[in-house]
Amino acid sequence: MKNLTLKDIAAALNLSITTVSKALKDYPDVNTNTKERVKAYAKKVNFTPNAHAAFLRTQQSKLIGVVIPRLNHFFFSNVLRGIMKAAEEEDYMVIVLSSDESYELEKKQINRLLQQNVDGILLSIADSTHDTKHIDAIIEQKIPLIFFDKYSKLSNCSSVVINDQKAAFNAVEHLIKQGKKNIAHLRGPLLPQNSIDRFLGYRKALEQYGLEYRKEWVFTCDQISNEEGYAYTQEIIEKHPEIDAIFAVADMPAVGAIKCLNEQKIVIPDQIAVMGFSNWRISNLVTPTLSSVNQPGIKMGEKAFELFYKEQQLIKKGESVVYEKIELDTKLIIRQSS
Amino acid sequence: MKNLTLKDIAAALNLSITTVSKALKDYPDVNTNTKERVKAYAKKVNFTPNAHAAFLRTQQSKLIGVVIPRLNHFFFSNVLRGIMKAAEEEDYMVIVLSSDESYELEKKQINRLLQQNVDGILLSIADSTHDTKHIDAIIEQKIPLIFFDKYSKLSNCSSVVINDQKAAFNAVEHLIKQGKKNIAHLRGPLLPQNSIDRFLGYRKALEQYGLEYRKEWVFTCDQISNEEGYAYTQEIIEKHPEIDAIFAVADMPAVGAIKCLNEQKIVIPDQIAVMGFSNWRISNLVTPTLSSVNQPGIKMGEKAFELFYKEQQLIKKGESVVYEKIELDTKLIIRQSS
DNA sequence: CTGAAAGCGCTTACAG
DNA sequence: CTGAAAGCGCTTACAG
Repeated sequence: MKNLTLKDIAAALNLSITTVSKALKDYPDVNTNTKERVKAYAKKVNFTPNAHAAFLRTQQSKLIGVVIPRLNHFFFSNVLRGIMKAAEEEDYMVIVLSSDESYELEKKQINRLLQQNVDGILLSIADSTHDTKHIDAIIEQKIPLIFFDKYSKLSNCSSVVINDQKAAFNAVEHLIKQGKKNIAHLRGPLLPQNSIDRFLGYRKALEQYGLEYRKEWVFTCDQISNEEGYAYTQEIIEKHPEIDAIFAVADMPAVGAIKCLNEQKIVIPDQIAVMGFSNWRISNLVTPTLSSVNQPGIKMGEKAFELFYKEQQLIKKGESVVYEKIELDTKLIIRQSS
Repeated sequence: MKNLTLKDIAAALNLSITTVSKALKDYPDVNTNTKERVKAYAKKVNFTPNAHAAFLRTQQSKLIGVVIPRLNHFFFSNVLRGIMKAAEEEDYMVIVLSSDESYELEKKQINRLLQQNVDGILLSIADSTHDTKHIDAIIEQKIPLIFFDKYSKLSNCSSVVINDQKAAFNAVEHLIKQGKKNIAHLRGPLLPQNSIDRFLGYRKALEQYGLEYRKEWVFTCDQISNEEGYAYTQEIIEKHPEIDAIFAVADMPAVGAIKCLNEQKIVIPDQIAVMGFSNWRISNLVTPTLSSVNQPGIKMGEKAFELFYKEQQLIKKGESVVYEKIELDTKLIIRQSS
């Protein structure tokens, strides 16, 4: 069964292609009867217009591209779900590409999307991305670009993010209010803005509550893995027995920390409290359950799509676009580990 | 900066559109010099052919569609990675859609993909899918369809799967060889084939080793959640103190079981051993670590794309397609819980 | 070796 | 209210 075309329908109903096309799109200048005949027939034969032919005229592909640093990542899966849900409502479909945290791959993927004529690109930049030429190329082509979660301060476009600094501040503040005074930080890599911001939130909380900041209590998890969390916690136990709480840049290192503490029979949270970040499913499954900061991934995805859609509408109408930066609220989830 | 077209290049180089097009595609009947001029210029101005216009002629969109039951799922994320990796090598891009385990949504998503003229569809069917009319519609349109992981026995097409029955058999056999005699099974929902097959593997292992099968030792986890695993384990402890091992249909219920056993101070694996299925990242993070069956998700994705690509090549050449069923090897991962 | 022309399937300005 | 025609940007059979 070949796909039907407007021509086939026109022939079957003894109408012109023009009229069939107009009828299907509810143009006001088509006889109501004709419209109904056409629509009924189209439905009967299950006609769907050829998207590519339509693109050639309308310049709209009804496709957006999403580039994320990692596919296999609870948070980004959630963002993707949000994007796909919002996209579906406007009859958009989503091409998903992963940069694997690589700058080169990110560049390549963006080029592929541009070549496919997607109507917009939603991007969370890779940790290793250090310049923005490839990003500026999108903006030059007047294709809406929306950042989510990890963004570049250098590019002029809309974004939907969380306030990492504030979220980290709140998390550390909670530890302090639990009576903790010597708080270590398992930080993320040095480059990404959100890892920097979480670190800054940590420092700010210490400062505001009159606690001393000590460089040697900060450990860099380049892979943000549980192995790193495990190893650094081992080091903490051996070399820094005064430490009574650990704030991790993400849940994975925090889970590693819990594992190490459990094995060493150190009581959580009484001796050492642990706080994660991102509220992965796993935080609720470890023993003791892990306190964390919830990032609204699904909502972030929905908002990102909505921003894209709004921009596109403005561009279509020829109106000027005002870039927005949406900051979503995070929420402290207190569990047994703190 | 508008996108350039063949026309622009032809004008700039004083050639015809035909020649430019041929030169870029390395047609043999174009002067080598001309070819080089064209290619150099195209590169300079960063020309990329319009994919939609090309489709209208070639009927190839260089797009495939993937429909998975759940996006936020470690195993399917891995499959997706495999698909995307293999697709990238053939310059394909992937439209990802989720059926959310809903039959209706699955139907809808497939229709959307068909409308977008994807070159092929890779599908893992929803638990609630009970008929295959929507699937047959794909096959009728002569678009390659490949099943992965969850398939329908009723449809005639290629698939890449694991042998759930055998994998479950091996897992239970291992428990038996550890000296366990009264093995409970936390099974999945009644409909999906892989949940049935894992149950059958469980029964077969009991049978083969002369252990009695007892209906009341089988518990159905409709959500395949850790909460169900937790609750059923509670029930096992209270009502079936003779049980000395639990084989779960997936890691989530197994993790719930571990949590319950930990809380009740039941020693794992000495008093009760636990075996999961799928080898999620989490199985390595709980205490004790969870034994499980590794499903080669990435490889499954790669194979699924390769099957699609092979079929497409055959169709293009007008040769007849022979459907294949690829069965990938699983691997028993023994950790502390067994 | 080069190029004019048809056609893929749509949309839409225009004529009647 | 209906329809002929142009054109979106390609590819390719055909002519020269």
